[in-house]
Amino acid sequence: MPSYENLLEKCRLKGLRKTKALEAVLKVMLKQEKPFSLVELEQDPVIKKTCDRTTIFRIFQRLTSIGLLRKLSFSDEKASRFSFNKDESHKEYLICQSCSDIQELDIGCPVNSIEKEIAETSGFAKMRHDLTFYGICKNCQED
Amino acid sequence: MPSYENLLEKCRLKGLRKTKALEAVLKVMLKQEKPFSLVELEQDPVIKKTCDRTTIFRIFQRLTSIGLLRKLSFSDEKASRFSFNKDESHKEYLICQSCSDIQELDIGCPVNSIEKEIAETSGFAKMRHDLTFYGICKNCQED
DNA sequence: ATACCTGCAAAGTCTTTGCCTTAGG
DNA sequence: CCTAAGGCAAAGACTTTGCAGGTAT
Repeated sequence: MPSYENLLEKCRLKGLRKTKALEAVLKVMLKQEKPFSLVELEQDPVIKKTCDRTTIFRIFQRLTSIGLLRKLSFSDEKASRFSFNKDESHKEYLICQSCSDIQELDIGCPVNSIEKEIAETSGFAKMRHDLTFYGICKNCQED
Repeated sequence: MPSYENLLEKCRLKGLRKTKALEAVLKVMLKQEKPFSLVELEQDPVIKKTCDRTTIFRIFQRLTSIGLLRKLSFSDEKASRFSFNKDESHKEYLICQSCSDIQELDIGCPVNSIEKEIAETSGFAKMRHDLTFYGICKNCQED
């Protein structure tokens, strides 16, 4: 996990100004254990009194465009989620379709070699992929 | 690709009534080469004069709940797409991020064995997964 | 006849923009 | 000072629901 100072430094290098809102958003993002939605951040008390929804939205835009965040969308969730773009490689997630809990998987991505093949066959460039697993977690199976 | 009669028969077996709207939606869905959105179907002239958006929406709901359609969501597209749920296994897609063209991939899914491992490790049941590839297609690379 | 289906209108959710004000460098 | 950033209000896109009237079985 990156440090607050590290994140702020990266923002500064990309020309972002150091504002109350940016500081608050960075701090609260760091507390999140899972990919977070705009509304989730907005509900945090620190954010609540520091900035409004539009500001968070635009900070997400900026952080995504400078490569600090990655935008994610999961099946059957309307709202987008964001997560830190720690290394350039993508992440896999495992989601419970009953309680909506999300965990990041720590598997070496098994799809990279297939991706290379598809790129060659199709002529596509700048390939990337999303791989997400869904199921019912242990807790929810008991109900 | 299923036949119109076959689809209609499946609907009847599940208790759906044979209505003008259902017939039109089935026919127009069969013409689609890619996963389709509600708005795409709505724009088809046959649909346009037969039923309105709400009706299409509810037919999609019914067809999805009886397992005839599958709901898909792709990163950076707001609207959901649907495709025929031909066999029970999922499909992989390759999407151009420039022109938004979608093609279905005909690869044996490479993730099934990993899925089994994840199920065992996590205790998750009813596992499934989505795998989608993104890139820039040949045509769009020339621009 | 009765349950299902349709159409219209309207509300809900999430996202995005315009515009004026504020404040960072 | 100059320009990026913030706040508020409102619009946009997509989805979803309520209800009254129509239709398949």
